Amino acid sequence: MKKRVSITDIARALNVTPSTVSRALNGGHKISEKTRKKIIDLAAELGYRPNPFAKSLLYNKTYNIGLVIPEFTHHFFNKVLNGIESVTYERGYHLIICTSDNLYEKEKKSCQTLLDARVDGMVATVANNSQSFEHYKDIIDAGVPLVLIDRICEDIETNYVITDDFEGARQAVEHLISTDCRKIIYIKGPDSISTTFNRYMGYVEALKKHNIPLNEELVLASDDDLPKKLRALLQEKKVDAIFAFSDYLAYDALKVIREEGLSVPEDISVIGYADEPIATYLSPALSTVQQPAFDIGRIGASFIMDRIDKGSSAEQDFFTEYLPTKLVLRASTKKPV
Amino acid sequence: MKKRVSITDIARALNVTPSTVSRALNGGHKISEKTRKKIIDLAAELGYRPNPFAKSLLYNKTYNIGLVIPEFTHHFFNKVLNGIESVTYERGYHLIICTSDNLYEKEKKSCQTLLDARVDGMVATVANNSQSFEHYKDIIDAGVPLVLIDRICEDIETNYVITDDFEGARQAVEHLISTDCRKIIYIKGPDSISTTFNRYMGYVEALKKHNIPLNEELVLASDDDLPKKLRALLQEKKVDAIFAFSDYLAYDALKVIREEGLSVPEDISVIGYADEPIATYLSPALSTVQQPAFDIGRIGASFIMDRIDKGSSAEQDFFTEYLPTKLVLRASTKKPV
DNA sequence: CTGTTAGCGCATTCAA
DNA sequence: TTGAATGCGCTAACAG
Repeated sequence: MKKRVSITDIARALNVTPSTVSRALNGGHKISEKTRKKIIDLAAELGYRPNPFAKSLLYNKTYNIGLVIPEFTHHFFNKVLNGIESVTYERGYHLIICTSDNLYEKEKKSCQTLLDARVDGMVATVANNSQSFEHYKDIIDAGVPLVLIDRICEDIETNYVITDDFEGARQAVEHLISTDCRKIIYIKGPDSISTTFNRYMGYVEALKKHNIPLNEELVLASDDDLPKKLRALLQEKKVDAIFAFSDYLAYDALKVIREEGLSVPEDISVIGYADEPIATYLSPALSTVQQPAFDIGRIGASFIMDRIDKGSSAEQDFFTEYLPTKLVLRASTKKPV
Repeated sequence: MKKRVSITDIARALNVTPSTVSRALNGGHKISEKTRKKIIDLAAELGYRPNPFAKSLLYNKTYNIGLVIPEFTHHFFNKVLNGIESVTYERGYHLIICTSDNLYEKEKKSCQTLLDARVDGMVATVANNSQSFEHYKDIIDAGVPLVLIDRICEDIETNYVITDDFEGARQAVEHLISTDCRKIIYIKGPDSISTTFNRYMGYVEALKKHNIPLNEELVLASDDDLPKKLRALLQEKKVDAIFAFSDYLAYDALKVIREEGLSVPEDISVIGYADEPIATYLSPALSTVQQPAFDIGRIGASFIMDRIDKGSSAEQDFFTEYLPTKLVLRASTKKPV
């Protein structure tokens, strides 16, 4: 087992002082070529690696970025993570991960943990059912740069990187309309997050634009009653398309449709959301709204590191970056007329 | 923006020395109730949080665990991550993540990064195409506890937590045999990783046990030629079942089978591996070998933390823990006769 | 019971 | 060009 060698070890071995070694290693020019070389060589030979705590202690900087993310069962968040990791890796930052499991208590504790760990910055997605946001305000109060991704939270004034859910939904529904669908169901997501609302607004907007009256009966919650309600609507022939908050909900709808002996897309068109891997593998393959998940992560993390590197520039304008979605058409929707 | 308060700040405010504050805060008993209370109260009021670098510097301990993982596109690794995070969180360790993208260079650099960051321990899965393993040996040499998960690497002597691929494959193939299949294809995974080999051995064993001669023609590599070769075998009626290294490969097979106008499971039975989310969503739903991914992560990380907490106990026996798999039968296989 | 001293590893003064 | 001294925040050993 190799002992870890410090600057002092090198100094002792070479009969110089630690400060000389430090200078040699840090490229300062106030040192003779001869001793510099001696030091560099020995450092390399002994495999010297600076102790990060010592530096952190000195500079109050860790090169750690904290990440609080709800879960990893949705592929979406994996791609976000991927995007984050790709840039933190490049720029020499480390990524410390906490998952909130969409639980308020765990989210709160994760924020505290990351704060205690003195991360230089944080990337987070607020949990589904968090109602209080003091823990995020603590982060901002502590002067730690924070960027929230995917979901907007009105109560937290900071930077956001999100996808344009409104536009994504609007385009999806408009596409359904362009294929002659008029009786379009929207299956909602969890009530507490902004994406649910924004996609709903996109749905409403598309209908409005084409003078289709909004029928609240066609807006379904994604609870246990969903199959029953959906079945009823199908039987009453009140439906010719379904726009779902997620690909998984779209699948649930697909199942009911199949059980009712109806065909997709001939009788009912279906569009999901997120382009999860399952969308490709379903039969029929699911049309869906693709989100730039990787970019969300990449941009969010880059932003944080920029802000860290340049030092939080006094009066900061908080902005929200909207990333465009892309409608991916597969076999669950009809071709436009 | 709140200033971070140190032990010295508290000491000054209360006209005591930093050591007294330290003692009060750390529950030492050599202190009067009165000053203790004074200190604790002020610390709470000011929101004092110990500086972790100072402690790390002192104790050479970070409470950081490093994770090197190939990728997150397979759900398997997400569940592993989930398992790891669930226990590190509980025990107050932080998780620093690096992905190798299955690239040797990136894997190597990630190991170095984690070593430089002075993590207390490491969990890793070796990349697909790493041929040299010095970077892992460096970790062991540095005295950092290391556990490798999912894949065995003969060249690295350390602890392993893996699933019993041999048994998983054997059971799957035996099940196919029990449903009267005899001409069973095995679609291989990447050549360089242990799981590919072990599943192959399980396949071989199952055939042997039932006196079915091994036909090398039925062992296919998962390269670009796969569809073509598979198609040929199907057309020659040389196949009645397929056991695939992954659910994704099983899907590829399913597609070819469908294109050939054959039915699953009537004409051909198919079993995948890993129980990825898509398995449930395919039509027909895919029978597969479920791996205890969450447990792999949980057990691997727990082991590392145990070893850290108790201090690496001198002469360590390196063991390999095999976790059992579970055959999940869905609609892509026939019922046993 | 509390204060003093010292040191973890490093970089940055200020002196020589 | 190099050395000595100092301090980042904390704790442990030793005095008192």
